[in-house]
Amino acid sequence: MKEEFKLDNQLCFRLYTASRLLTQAYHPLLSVHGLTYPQYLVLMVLWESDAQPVNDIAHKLYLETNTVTPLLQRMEKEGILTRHRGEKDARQMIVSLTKKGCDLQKKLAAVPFTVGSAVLCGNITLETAPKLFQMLDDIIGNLSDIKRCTDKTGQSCS
Amino acid sequence: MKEEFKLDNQLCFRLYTASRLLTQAYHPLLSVHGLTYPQYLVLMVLWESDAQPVNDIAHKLYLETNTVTPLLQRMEKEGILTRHRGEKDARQMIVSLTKKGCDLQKKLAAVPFTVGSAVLCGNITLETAPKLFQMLDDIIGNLSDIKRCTDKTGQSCS
DNA sequence: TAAATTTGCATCGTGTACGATATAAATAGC
DNA sequence: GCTATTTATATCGTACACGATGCAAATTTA
Repeated sequence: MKEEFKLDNQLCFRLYTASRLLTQAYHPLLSVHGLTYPQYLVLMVLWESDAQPVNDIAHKLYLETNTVTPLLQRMEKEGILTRHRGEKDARQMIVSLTKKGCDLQKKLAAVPFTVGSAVLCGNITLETAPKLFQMLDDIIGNLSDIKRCTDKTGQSCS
Repeated sequence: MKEEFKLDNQLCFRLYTASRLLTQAYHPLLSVHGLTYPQYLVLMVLWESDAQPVNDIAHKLYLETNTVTPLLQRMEKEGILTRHRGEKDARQMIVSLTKKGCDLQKKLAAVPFTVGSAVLCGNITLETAPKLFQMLDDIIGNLSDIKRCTDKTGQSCS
């Protein structure tokens, strides 16, 4: 098998594994507060800007609404956020943080530090990390472009 | 928030997103053969070396057996592989490819090429990709070390 | 403005992931 | 040789992911 044909194994499996292991590293830090990693992502989106429709949250996380909706419903049941119909557009469901959801920001302040220090190693340093981020951003940008394109037409757009 | 504290957002969310989007890129190529991406990973392990116990497959994929077992059961039901008790060790479940499982290797020969060419873009080239692989390997190695350590003791080992 | 289309969200079904737990076979210690 | 522990796998419960589909509100179009 030619080298370039192994690119997918080289890349996709590594991304898949690294993602799972890093999410597992978050688990003990988040579960004590009754949170999962995707729920933590939702909180970061809402801490950045409260009271957003489901669609905006989903887009920022590159997720579909059929993934985000049940996730938000669970968080609503936990009293972390509320969901109300939009006033301008009755189709929209506006998601807002409760006091409990806001307070979690302080309680989770140590999480990024803890996980960050666990990641730093070997070739991953504060100096080299930006290069890694840029390459991952390229992959994400490229694949989300391809996806958006095929979603519309059902065909390739190249 | 200090820069290094944002390392987790910078990294984990990117890995999570890139992994999901790349897996989605495999979907149309695999689903026509009734496969999922994790099932494709199992096939690659068995194509490399047939007739392995569940544990070996799980270790090579950095997965737990409680994830791999149902996955293998579904693949057995599809006639892709068989599962038999080990002769030396009756606890082991030896997983072997059927003819259908072997034949899939040829049918899926174009998959790595197709996905690989979809990934190549911007900063991701045949030249820069090895650097990315090395950084991901560092992350995986580091996190799996941490995990193995905490699994044993229930405490940090640093 | 009435009909057709689009948009925002939700429900459903299937397949992972994974922590917790169960069970039987193998091994260790005495 | 017999109990205690470890090991290999499996089961269970919960929470994503996501394709497929449904539905009502908004928008476009005729």
